[in-house]
Amino acid sequence: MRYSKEHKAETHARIVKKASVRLRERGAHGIGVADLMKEAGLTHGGFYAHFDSREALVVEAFEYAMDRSIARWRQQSADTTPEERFSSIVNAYLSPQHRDNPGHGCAMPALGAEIAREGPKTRRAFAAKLDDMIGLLAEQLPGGPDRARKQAMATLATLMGTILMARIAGTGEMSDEFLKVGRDAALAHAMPQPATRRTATKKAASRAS
Amino acid sequence: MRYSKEHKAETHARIVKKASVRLRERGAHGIGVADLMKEAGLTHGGFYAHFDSREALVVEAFEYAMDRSIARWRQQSADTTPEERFSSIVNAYLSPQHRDNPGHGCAMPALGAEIAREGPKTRRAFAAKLDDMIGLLAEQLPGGPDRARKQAMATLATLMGTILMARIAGTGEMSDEFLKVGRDAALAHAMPQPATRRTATKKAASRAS
DNA sequence: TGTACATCAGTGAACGCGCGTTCACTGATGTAC
DNA sequence: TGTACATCAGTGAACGCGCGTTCACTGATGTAC
Repeated sequence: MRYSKEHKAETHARIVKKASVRLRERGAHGIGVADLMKEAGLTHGGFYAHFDSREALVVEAFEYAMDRSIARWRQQSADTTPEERFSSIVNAYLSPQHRDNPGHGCAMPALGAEIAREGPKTRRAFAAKLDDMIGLLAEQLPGGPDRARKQAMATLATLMGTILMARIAGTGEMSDEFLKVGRDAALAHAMPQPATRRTATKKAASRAS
Repeated sequence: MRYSKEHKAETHARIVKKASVRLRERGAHGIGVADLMKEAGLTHGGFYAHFDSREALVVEAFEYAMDRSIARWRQQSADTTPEERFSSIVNAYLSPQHRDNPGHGCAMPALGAEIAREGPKTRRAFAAKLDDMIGLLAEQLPGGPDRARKQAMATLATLMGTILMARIAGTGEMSDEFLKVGRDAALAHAMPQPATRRTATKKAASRAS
């Protein structure tokens, strides 16, 4: 062999990684085989030594992006005290940095609509990863597992919807406002007692800004 | 002229209408000029008598879809008593019918990510329409205009995020669960008193199902 | 009222570019002897 | 230890299809006289 054993796997991973960034930045139709290989420092002809088709790469890159998002959340949880975990995830998710860097951010708001258009098989694979995210978030929420799961689902929807809206709004005042109200709404989900919700939400919001 | 004065405008409108459905169903890259003209009962060559380019049609169809969504909300408001307006909008938005018919539904969850990738000019046009939606929803919410606006923004993010998640999840149990928790979370935004929020939310949720 | 001409939405063949895919080839390294 | 051969990731030219766009043409109707 021309290259060491790990070489092919490394090249493969490099292509997938680059693709997952471009995918989130430009969508499933925004990446071309030739451009992608060039970015990975290769020529387009070698592509088919790694993937059956362009479509196969897209699916792999989709999955990689999701796995990275989940891994990041886990890491963030491990790096934070239990009390701060939920708010730290929410604040990082609804930060201007995340809004402005879709290429390295969560795959759901960037690619969710395109995933929803895929066939049942692909969609199921993503629903499974979505389920992982729900579980991870539910762990940080008060109440029984059933209530925590429901709150986690509502929070996820709010987080992803907020980032989507904030990106449409751009980077102006309205966009920042979306991030802010999204944070408030999401953090309210973590409050166990409705009676204390109002003040607790305000405290959490001021910590976030 | 071969055709009456209104004829061209009617044809133009028919193409835009068909395109806006296909756009929401398949995304901005999912529609071809030839297919589209065929659906409108024409041949592809005539396309350029109506539009400067494929891109120009896409923008027009985007806008048409947004305008229709807003018009539908207005109509729904007009058809409902003031007390029921908010919940009627939320329940219609987070219904299985809406989830399963993206082609005739809200443009934001279907095309938001693609709009976010457009240039500032296009994005501003959509942000303006988003602002209309916020205003319309805020009218149905309690509290001062500032608080109502913030709640409307949070609600919109939750609605759109929920539909997106529900579509990824497909049509199974998890998808229905998303719609349900999304409704609960959105309806909670309409409750003026935090202290009464819990019971009020439950009442609203049972009304929705 | 009738006739000649102008208009222009729509037709369908053709063009050409981009892009996914194929393929014969390269050349460095691993393996067999 | 050295030599011949096999392997295979990567190269770059070429292919071919789809699709956006162009263009010469049609033919029904409006307008001018």
